[in-house]
Amino acid sequence: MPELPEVETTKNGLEKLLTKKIITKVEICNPNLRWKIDGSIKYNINNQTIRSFSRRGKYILFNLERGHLMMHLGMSGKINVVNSHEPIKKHDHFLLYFDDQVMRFNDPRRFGSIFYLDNLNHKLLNSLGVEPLEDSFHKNYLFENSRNKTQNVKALIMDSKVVVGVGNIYACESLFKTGINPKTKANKISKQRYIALTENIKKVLTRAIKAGGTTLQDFAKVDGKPGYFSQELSVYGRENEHCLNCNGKIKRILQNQRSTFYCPKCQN
DNA sequence: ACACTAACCTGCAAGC
DNA sequence: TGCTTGCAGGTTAGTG
Repeated sequence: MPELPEVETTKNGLEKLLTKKIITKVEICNPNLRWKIDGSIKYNINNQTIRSFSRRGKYILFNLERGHLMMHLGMSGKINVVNSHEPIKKHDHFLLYFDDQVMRFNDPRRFGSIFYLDNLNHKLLNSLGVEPLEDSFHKNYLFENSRNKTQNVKALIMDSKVVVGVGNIYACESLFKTGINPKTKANKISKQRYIALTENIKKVLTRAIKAGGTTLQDFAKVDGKPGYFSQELSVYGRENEHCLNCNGKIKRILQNQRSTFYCPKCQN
């Protein structure tokens, strides 16, 4: 479900509601996520104040007085903050209690993950590439990092070791905006086109964050309301519909076991 | 070092 | 009304 804009939206919501709050109780309903939640997490975070929130790639970081709580939403994860008396829902796996509120981590497919970290030197974080909205994702970055790559360009921009946060939706959308065919080999694309692609990735992600993310089936912000970027999608999920640019047919193909949506006429 | 696959899960919609 | 199939926002470990 969540790509960078959805994670950013979630993080911003948590920031508003839970900064400076004290964790008074931790409840693990089902520890079996992508990786099993370590039971010692309770001991490590209970009674701690949340100093701040941050994001690295698609990981949300709860920065505590001592250490960090790190969460990934996987494909279907979402976080809700509600009053303590609200009944628990199906797939609520991890609950953090505060004064009068509860934060609930809900994830039907359980591809998400939750860790406690003493410090940020963790292999899952260390292997991440640059942040797409920071200056480190500069105009020549993709060109420089693609010269020896024979994989397709879509796989390149979705590779979190290269650049984080670009998932299936926004990869399709940025390639459409740039007029690049997703099947093109990464090392066959010119510097100029990569400069344009980089700009479009930044633009698409920024727009999506402003819209509160993309709600397809079940993404919701911390307050339970949907994001509105789905109204702005040009190709994703629009197989056989008309291209907004040339009126041709949008095609769906499979690349690396993921659906790719593109316009064969506009993207060459 | 790189490229590609399988695997981890549940839920939903479409087709028969 | 089922049953089966395919697909869904991610990412790692393993293989060649």
